[in-house]
Amino acid sequence: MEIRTRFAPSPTGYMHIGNLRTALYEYLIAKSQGGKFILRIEDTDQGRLVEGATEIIYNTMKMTGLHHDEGPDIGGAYGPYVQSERMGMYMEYAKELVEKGEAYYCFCTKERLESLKESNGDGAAFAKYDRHCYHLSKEEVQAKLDAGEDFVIRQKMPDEGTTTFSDVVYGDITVENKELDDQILMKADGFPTYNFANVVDDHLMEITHVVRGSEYLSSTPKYNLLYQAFGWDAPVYVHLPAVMRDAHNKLSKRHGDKSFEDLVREGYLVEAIVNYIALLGWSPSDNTEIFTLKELEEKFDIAGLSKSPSIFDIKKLTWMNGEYMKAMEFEKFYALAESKLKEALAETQLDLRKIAALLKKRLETLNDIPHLVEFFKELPEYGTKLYTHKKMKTDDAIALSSLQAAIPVLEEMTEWNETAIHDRLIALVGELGIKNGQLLWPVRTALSGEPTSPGGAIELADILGKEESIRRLKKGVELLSN
RNA sequence: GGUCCGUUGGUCAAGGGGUUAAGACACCGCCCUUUCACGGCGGUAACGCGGGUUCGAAUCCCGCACGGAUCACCA
Repeated sequence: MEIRTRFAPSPTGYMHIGNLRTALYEYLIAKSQGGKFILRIEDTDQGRLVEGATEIIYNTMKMTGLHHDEGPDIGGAYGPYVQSERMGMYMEYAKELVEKGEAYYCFCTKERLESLKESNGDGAAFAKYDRHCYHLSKEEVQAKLDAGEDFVIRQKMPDEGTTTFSDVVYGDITVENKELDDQILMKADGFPTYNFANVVDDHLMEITHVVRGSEYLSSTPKYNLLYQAFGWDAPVYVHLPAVMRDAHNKLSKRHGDKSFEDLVREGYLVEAIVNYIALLGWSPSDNTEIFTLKELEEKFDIAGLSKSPSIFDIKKLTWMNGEYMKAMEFEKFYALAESKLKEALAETQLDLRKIAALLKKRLETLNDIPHLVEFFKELPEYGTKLYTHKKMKTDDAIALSSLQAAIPVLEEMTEWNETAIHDRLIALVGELGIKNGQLLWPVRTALSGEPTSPGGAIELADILGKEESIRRLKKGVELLSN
């Protein structure tokens, strides 16, 4: 049997990291076994409708490479794939259940339901419906229907016994049927409840593996009973532990946690994000950590899914992002970095490719670029204490003499490139009888004005050019002479 | 409160009766070095608690504790 999984997001206007991970696993479960991955948009929550939100979903699927085989934008044999366009079809399924005696009409008012909860006592929010309307005769029901009374349709749960379902990650779970409430299938407005629509849609779309967050674990017995009531085969359930912000809270956009778009905007690579979240709740049988989507499709095994929640650790994502940039082809990296470099170094004639090459193996995120290259454009104000470096065995006096010796030597140079600068400066070290660091640290410091820089004295001098380098060295002498 | 689920270093995690309890991130140290990095080497650091079963338990069983989820005419 062909595996079919679906990703069923609500168009909220952004892609939640937890949802993206669910989509990834759904995609991988299908693709690792040659199955189909379906996109279904659940847009029935009119109150939360956001302009352009479905575009964000399509766009995310494209960017991440989680290509769906069927969906609203590309069609398929099981449409429509937008839930709001399916609204007409649920009532007949609900009525079918009423016919079978698996569901019943309920005319209870909200007030009555409220008072039921109060009288239920125990101080808890829990109140099982008392089946008041279940006992109505056919005639009574028909009379109320004819009179145009508002109604809902409720599922009739078994009175006794237990329901057991098997979850791929959590194993067999059994609950007492008497714990189950007669849940509403069709609301008074004629629309289905989420749970009901889900079961019907998943069945009609022939979804074989229902993959979703573990918060659905407790409602799964009801789902299972619904499938049974219809006489349909229940899908394989794969419940996923939550992705947390800390030990107590799930990741949440409302609490300031970053969405997928936020991370991209902050300079994280799409591939790194996908790679990282694959590892939040899943691990491969070998020890590898870095893999492409294609490799994941091959490696992915449902058995590697874990039961306990995992905390999203941006530090590890950041590390992984750096790994991706180091491993990337230079031209691809340059294409990503170019606009930020141009913006940061506008009005300079600097060789951006040389700077990019230095940056490539030192960057953590693309957004670090402007800050790291600022000094190329303009030498920052700095204090002479930068010249004192214990490990380099330098202090103000050594720095001053080193810079004073370096300036005339560099001024004489006719050829200006890394090799030439390197050879000349190293020769100068020999002439002065000092250590490499005693010359190169002061030069590097004078060129950058920063305690750290993406490259050493020679690389910086080469990039800045002869004239500007000498100007900066003189500036250093001036500072040190005061 | 009822029900369900979970619990290995700070974080992600492997391990499912016998292990010096992997590996990665982070942190610290050393080496390399022309800065910062990269790279190399090393270090600190974990089986929630209590019972049982067993020659032997992180692993199996039972309690407990703690954490989470759920209990809508929301999705």
